[in-house]
Amino acid sequence: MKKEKPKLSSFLCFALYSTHHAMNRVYKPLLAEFGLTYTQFLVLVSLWEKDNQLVSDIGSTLFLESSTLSPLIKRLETMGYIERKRDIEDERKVRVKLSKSGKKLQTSTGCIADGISQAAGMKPKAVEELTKNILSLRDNLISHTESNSKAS
Amino acid sequence: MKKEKPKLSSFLCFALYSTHHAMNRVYKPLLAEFGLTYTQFLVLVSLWEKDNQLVSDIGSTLFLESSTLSPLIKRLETMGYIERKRDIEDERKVRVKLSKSGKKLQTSTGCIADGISQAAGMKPKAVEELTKNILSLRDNLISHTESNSKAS
DNA sequence: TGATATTAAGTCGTGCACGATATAAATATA
DNA sequence: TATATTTATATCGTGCACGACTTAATATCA
Repeated sequence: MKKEKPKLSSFLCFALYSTHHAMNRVYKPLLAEFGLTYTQFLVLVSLWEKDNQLVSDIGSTLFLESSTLSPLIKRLETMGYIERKRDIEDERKVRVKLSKSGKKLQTSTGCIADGISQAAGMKPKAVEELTKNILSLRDNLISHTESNSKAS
Repeated sequence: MKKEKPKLSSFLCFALYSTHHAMNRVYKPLLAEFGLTYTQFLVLVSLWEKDNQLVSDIGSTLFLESSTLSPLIKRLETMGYIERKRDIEDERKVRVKLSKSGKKLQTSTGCIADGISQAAGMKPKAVEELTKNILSLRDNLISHTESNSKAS
């Protein structure tokens, strides 16, 4: 008798999907001034946190494959924000370092975060709480896919 | 004295970004059995909720442009899940209708939602709460971009 | 009526992110 | 020393999402 009818708007996955897009649409014009995409920006953020990382380090921070990062990092190099250099000890490794202009970019993009949190229209406490909950969901999903791929 | 150093993991936007990807990685193999991408699946979900919609209706539900939907819907038509037909009264409009196999797909994909909620590893109540919070963030972001584009 | 504007969908070209696969170097093994 | 395996990165092909433009139907109004 009871008809199962989960509304699209009640899908957690769709909430994530559409909100991710909405966030991107806020970021896009702000980052466009620096010629950056959102993912490129993330790579820079991770380098601002810790410079001179391997491609694989950045990948594990951002959950991205080298197939995604390699061309992306190359674009950042072309733009002059970073430099790539083979590791001397192990030449398979490529170290990614911020250039001068890449370091300067941190201050010039500093205002972006303010713009975002303004657009989010949430209290800092609520942002913190929501972030925490989303991250815990992510960790669940990841541990699930990992345990599944091992099982197969 | 105080050094501003917002960690990447504390970025709400990065939480969204990476969790969206994690979610996609769970969905992908499940939907691959039916030859569907996640976005194609969303179009079908919206049609299961309400059949015989215009392309623009689907777009406003999913927050997607017709330039994104047109080729996507055409693929769904090629796969035989939906049918496209010009509106009789206004021939500019295209109505999208589920085919028989498209309707059947609703039951066969029914188990996917279970797989997802299992992967999410959260109590229904917590899922509901989190979804609500994410959606309210999305609405804030959207109203912000809209008011901005009006202003310019 | 005819000129113009608006609306709906589609086309085209661009760039991103991804998985699968390849390359190339380092390391292990025989 | 020759071969195989592992590891780090890069390449390739696909689909998504977008903006700019086109086509076609309808609406408005001088």
